[in-house]
Amino acid sequence: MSAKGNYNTKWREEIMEYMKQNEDKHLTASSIYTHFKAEGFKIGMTTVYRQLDNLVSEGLLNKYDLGQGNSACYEFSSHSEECHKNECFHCKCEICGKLIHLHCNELMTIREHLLTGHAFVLNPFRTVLYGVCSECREKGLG
Amino acid sequence: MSAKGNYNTKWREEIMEYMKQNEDKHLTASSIYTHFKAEGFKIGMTTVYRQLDNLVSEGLLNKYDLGQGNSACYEFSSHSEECHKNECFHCKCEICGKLIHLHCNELMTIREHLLTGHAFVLNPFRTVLYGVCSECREKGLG
DNA sequence: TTGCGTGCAAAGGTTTTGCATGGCA
DNA sequence: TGCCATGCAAAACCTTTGCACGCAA
Repeated sequence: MSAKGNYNTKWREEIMEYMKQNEDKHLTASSIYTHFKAEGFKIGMTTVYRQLDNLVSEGLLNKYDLGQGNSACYEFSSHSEECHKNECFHCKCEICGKLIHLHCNELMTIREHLLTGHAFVLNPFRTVLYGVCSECREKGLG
Repeated sequence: MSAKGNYNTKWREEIMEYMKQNEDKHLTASSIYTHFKAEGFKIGMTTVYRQLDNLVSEGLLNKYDLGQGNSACYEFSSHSEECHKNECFHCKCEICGKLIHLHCNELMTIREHLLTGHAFVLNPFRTVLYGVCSECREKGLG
């Protein structure tokens, strides 16, 4: 039993529910907070961050760090749990924000190479490959 | 002629010189600021940020955004041309925060594979491979 | 002279922490 | 009951902005 996030509290449920309703969408802590406030709920920003962190730790949500000046994004994906176990990779399009889940053996060799060649244990759950997807490139946006 | 960064001012020269002395190293604005202060120079944080931004805009430095909680890193590289051709990767240790700069052919095949196999144009400036470095792993921290 | 460069202070935005209270098990 | 969860306020952190003065061209 881990010491955190094991209580089935109201906010754990509410936030998870809201994330599921927004499957595959990327929501910021702030937007989640605003949503509940707009619904008339009494919730603190702190709680949003702490619950999101818990859920990310448990592999129920994915977190994407978008760099300074931008809020981090959180996402529920039906792939989330799967990804947590299967060690898949994620590509995120910098233009349209689309998240691409890759279950590709060829990419899995990256992990092995980083380990054997560079003694680096990759964390595929946190690592996001940023770039431009084919659709945006065809539109000339990339 | 661009309107910014075209004056050959003291700090433009000093900062560029310092970056060249630290070729291929990843320095934060804060560490650069601290360096000059330690040398007894009178410089403002603002100036560091503004000059770094200028130099990045001109392509003389590379900037790496490592996400919230981490300062952005700036780097001078004589093979910045190489980097601009997307031929380098960055690994960041989640434990000690160390940034590792990789120029490894085997990793370059990832880029190729993402492009040909997934029609995804990787942006290595933004992409950071997270994990645990060998030193932290040996310490049992990972 | 013109207008960017500089430094200080203050603001901006995101995320974390301290602390007392509330709630789950 | 024991311990985590919550909410508020405040802090921490990185970065940007406003403003007056300084300096390059």
